Amino acid sequence: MPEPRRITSADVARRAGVSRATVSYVLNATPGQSISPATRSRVLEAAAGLGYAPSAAARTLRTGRSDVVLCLLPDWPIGNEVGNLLGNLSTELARAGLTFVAHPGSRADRPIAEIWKAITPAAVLSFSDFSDGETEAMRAAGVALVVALLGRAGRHGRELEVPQQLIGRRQAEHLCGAGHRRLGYAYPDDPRLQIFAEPRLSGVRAFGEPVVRTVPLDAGPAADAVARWCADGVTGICAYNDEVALAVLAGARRLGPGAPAGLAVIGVDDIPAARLAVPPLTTVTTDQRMLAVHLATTVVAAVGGRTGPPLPTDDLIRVVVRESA
Amino acid sequence: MPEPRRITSADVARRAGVSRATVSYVLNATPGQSISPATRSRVLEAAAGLGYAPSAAARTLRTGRSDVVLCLLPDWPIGNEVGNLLGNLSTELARAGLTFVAHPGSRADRPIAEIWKAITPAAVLSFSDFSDGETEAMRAAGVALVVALLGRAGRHGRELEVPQQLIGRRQAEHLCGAGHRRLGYAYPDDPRLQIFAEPRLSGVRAFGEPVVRTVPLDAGPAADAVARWCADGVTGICAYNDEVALAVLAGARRLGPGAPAGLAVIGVDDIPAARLAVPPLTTVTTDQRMLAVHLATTVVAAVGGRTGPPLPTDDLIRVVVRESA
DNA sequence: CTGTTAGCGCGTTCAC
DNA sequence: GTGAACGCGCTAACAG
Repeated sequence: MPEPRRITSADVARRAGVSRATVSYVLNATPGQSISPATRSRVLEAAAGLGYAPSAAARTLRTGRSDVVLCLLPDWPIGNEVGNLLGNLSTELARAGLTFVAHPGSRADRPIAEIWKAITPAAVLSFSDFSDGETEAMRAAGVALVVALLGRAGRHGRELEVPQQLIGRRQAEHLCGAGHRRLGYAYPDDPRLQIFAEPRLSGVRAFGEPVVRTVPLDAGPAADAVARWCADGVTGICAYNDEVALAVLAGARRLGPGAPAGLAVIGVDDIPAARLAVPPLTTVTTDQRMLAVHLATTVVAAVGGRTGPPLPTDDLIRVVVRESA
Repeated sequence: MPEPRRITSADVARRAGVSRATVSYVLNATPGQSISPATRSRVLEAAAGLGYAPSAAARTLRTGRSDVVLCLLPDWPIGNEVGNLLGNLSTELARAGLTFVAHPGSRADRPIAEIWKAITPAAVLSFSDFSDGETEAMRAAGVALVVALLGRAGRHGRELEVPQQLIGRRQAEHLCGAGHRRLGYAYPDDPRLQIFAEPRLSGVRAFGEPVVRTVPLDAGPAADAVARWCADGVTGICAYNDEVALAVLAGARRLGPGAPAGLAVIGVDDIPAARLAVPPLTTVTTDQRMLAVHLATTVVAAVGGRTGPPLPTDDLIRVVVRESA
């Protein structure tokens, strides 16, 4: 088989009877270059005719930056909602000509630098924080945007904080609105989730100090926790997420029909299992689509050297009312 | 700020007092080149001292292939298990010096060619099938391995079929072993899942033709389905996955304590909500770790121009027995 | 053996 | 609108 040579800009130039420089100018619509409409269309035609596609590698080598946006995934289990967010983000970035990819796997496996050096991304997103050294290294390497989706607000002045506090606030607001005075907070068992759990809990605190208890994803231990909450006079539980909420529900059930009659539970995420729970779970959801659009806008702006708009926090988070609260 | 110039192999060469070629030979341990231990260590030292890291872009440009393995995610919602698989895969590939990234988002957003052209991957994995044209284009572009994790077996002779049939088989086996004679199959509502559902269903068929019914993730419609199954004399249900199983359970519950007393239900995936369900859900899980190791081995082999070992199917799929079946 | 020279891969961009 | 150099690593051909 006759090794099917790549089509390069030189081929296009030859076919159009111009120089490679001209091809580049036309195809990139380089500002400050005047190319006659005639030449212009000859080039365009030649490129289309040959099925020319520029080499991403060569372009990256030259410009020092690819059109890939890299997202570093956290090492804790990602669920449906995150998957959803990534999908939307990908779609939005594609609209701007950027290719979105995600890298799963903990930093433990491989130093984070190895990852972005292999990609030469235009921007890097991460769920957890970067160290200052890492941020600096990436910036120096020409990465336009480096943001943590979580982490201390305003750390680098460019955080894209998903307002986790708002989630907790909405939960507590709903429960208090339903007349609950003493709240409990069902904290996740997995320590890796702390980065999400803390801000959510602090949101709940805006409505009074809740009784915090760690609830494993297991009916037995969850029952203990529920029993103690009841003894504390707690009547409403804000759970870290739907799974923890499901555990609380399972725990209450195990206690028998006695105590937990009036126990209200509210989760986060609205996973499919939530509506199928016993009783159907009231929960709080984030509009992943809206969030994705905002993230994409910010990334695109940053890659272009500009600053994005602030996150519109209204309407972003909604309560889905079902029977558990 | 004095633009922090990149460190190149030329810098290393200068510092070590050798040519760039020598640097390359030493750093890549190029076979068939004999470099004296003295020179060798001088180069290594210089490289380390300068913190030299080769430019991935330049290397990709030259060799026509990066060390990135691209995985095209399906457009249907990915859950925890897939996330898990990707994480494990990433870890395993890292061990071989390959960088794993996933691209979410449907092919509708952007032709698949745009994606891999932006990455120049060493290998491409996909959940759904590639068209012959796509496969051919990638091969021609130098992508070493192109596989579909699903799709018609043996299509390109290199499928990495996750044995979905085996999953259905295990489900039916468990139910039949418990004495159930007439089985039902709870088919997912989302048409995008068909690619997974069909092989699973065919696995169930090995134990007799089940009564197939589509079950939406909603208690109401699910109750209808359950009622009709009961009327058919069905006593055991194999569900497409845990979520659908949860819906079946919710449907049965809605029917009241009458009919579904002896209805057995078995899911797939063992999501966290499964053990918290009412009753706790019996389900079938795949050893994602083992699967990841196998996929990684195959990819590494293919990138090296070799062929990987066959998938060990024993022990890969296990039944997690709880109370629902 | 040891190591060097030189040119390629391909798009971008400055100076004429 | 063009020529030429550049970004950076790889490797065939070649000299000591």
